[in-house]
Amino acid sequence: MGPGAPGRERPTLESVAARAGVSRATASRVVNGSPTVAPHIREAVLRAITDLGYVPNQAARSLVTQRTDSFALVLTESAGRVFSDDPFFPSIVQGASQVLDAAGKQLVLMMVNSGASHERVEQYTLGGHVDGVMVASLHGADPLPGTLARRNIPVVVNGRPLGRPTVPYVDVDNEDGARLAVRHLLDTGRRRIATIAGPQDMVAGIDRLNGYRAELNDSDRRSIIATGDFTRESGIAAMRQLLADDPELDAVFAASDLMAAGALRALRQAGRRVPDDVAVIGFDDNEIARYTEPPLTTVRQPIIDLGRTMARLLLRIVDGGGVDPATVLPTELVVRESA
Amino acid sequence: MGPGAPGRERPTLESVAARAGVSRATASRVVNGSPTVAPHIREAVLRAITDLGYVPNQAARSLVTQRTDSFALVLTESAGRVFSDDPFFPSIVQGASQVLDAAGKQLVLMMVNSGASHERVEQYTLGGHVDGVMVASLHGADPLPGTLARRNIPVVVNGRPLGRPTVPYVDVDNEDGARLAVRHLLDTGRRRIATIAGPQDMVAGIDRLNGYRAELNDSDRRSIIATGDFTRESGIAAMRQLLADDPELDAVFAASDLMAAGALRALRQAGRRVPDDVAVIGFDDNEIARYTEPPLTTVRQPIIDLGRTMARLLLRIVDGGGVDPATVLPTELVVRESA
DNA sequence: CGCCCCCGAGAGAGCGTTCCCGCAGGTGGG
DNA sequence: CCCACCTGCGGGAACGCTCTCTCGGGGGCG
Repeated sequence: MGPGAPGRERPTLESVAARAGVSRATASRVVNGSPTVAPHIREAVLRAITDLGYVPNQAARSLVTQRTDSFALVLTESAGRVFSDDPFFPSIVQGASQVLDAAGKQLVLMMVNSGASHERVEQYTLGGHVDGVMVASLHGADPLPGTLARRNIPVVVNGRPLGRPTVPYVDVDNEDGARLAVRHLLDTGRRRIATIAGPQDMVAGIDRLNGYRAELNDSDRRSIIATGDFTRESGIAAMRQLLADDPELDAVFAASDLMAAGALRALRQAGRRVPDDVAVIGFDDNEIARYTEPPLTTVRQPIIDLGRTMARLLLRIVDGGGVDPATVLPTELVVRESA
Repeated sequence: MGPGAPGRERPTLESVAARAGVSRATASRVVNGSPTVAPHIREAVLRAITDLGYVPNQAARSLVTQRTDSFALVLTESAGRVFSDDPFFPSIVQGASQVLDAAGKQLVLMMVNSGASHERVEQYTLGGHVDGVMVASLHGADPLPGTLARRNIPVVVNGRPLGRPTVPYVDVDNEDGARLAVRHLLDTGRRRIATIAGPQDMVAGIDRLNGYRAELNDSDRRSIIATGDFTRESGIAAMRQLLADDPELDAVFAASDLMAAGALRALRQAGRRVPDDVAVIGFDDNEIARYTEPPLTTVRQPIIDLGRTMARLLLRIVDGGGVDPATVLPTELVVRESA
């Protein structure tokens, strides 16, 4: 759209004012709903606006107001993974979108893939494109939140950071979720309960393993641990290893539904029946949990709610309100057929 | 961030220029990489920039340049559905993101849920927030593309519109995909081939049914049709009806993987073995197609590529280049175990 | 040795909006 | 009946940047 672009010029507030026979200031008042405008003048301006098809220039507006009424949701994971099997990011998007929509704000979704895009996201968010930023990261070591906070840009992150928290965060109660799962297994008479843990450089992986350990400790049972990376394939491998380590195990708690699905497959291949021989519990309550054979008992984390909460916090910060440095949302056991 | 916000002021180009001992114009030249700046001056300015932590104010910049270097991807579907079982939207996002990333442009994702948000999207895109818009819609009757085109805002849509196309569109070859599926069934000796069609108010639904009919016609076979709405549940219902209509059928082509998954379930409940008694082919090549029992033979549509293509077209339009009014991407049969 | 050209840098005019003032006219109270 | 106050509108500056125009100076060529 260079200067030589075809078609008529975009109408400006000036032209609206001229057509309505008022000053630019008054036209602006009408656009922004100021009450101190006489009804007949308001009418005239509104008519001029529809006649010309006027739409305010956001750049000019935010140049002076210092606001954009839009908020970024930064997803720090390659786009490929962001929207793959795992509905984690999509659900956060959905939740944040709901809240911002209701508040008349715009959600701007950004993905960080490469190093280059990392820099561009920084430029974008620091460049005044948005009034605040939500950072949804799977790994805790992202420098972005700190950078933004240092520039006084409102920031909220998901997941307890690995180090000392520098910005408000929202997380689900991973540890309690794991405890719920293990307790259910114990309550239903399981004796040798193994776990397929998540990556131990991610808080979610760490906390879920801690919950598993804690609950087993409370009932004096031994832990049997293999580690995966949250994917289905890693679940298959981990399950095989667990079976090799302890052929007598009668239950397994996987730190993700995908790994649980992998475990189901490995168990079937090994000739074990689920839940008769081995009970399986997953974590996440993915879509996939309902379609496995048998359907997965799993720990549901309220991810949509997590997105909603992040957005709400952000709005409150922007409004100058104080917010808790940490918000933890409860998890819940969904009992299906696998345990 | 009102005027009373805490923390230091944002550095401006003016302050950078002052610190480097040059004029604002020269500082601007350095920021924008103009070649006509003496090396030692460039050095001084760059040093001032890092010292002050200067980041250009995008609003001010785009106010004068009339560009924002960002592009909107509008998803016209409720956020709930946008990121549900179906990876359609996620894949488009992924593809578009790749291309725009590479071009140094920013992707702005917007979702249209309610009528109110529809209006906000219009305001946003017309308000000069973006240089161009991709509209990804499942239904053909969206007024947004037309509105944008009328305002000379570059637009690309996905899917052939139901009416007369007014803006360039990108689609996958739904009809040919359906033909591929039916041909495969014929080639493997199936005689009575039914279909679970998609909604007939969506182009994808229409085209896939057309392909099915055309291919059957070519070999003088009768068509057996039930209709669903692309969901799993509707697939179950449609399959039951098909079995009632023609108990002798030996194959079914479903216009979506989810409906095919539903068909699998209905067939199992009816005591038919897949693929021994009845062959099943889906459409989409969803994630889910690999996890069904048995894994689905299906028609893969290159959705990521579709997203890429939309973005590429948009960039070309913005650059003033001409583009084809229609681009159709090929589909491909993925043979697994269900047929 | 002189002229012209070109390269590098500065001055200044906008871009479209908001918002602070200032002013006019009308209203109520003293 | 006059003055103070309030309500409603207009003028103008400012937001931070880009870009054109202009100008000065140095080097090359005649």
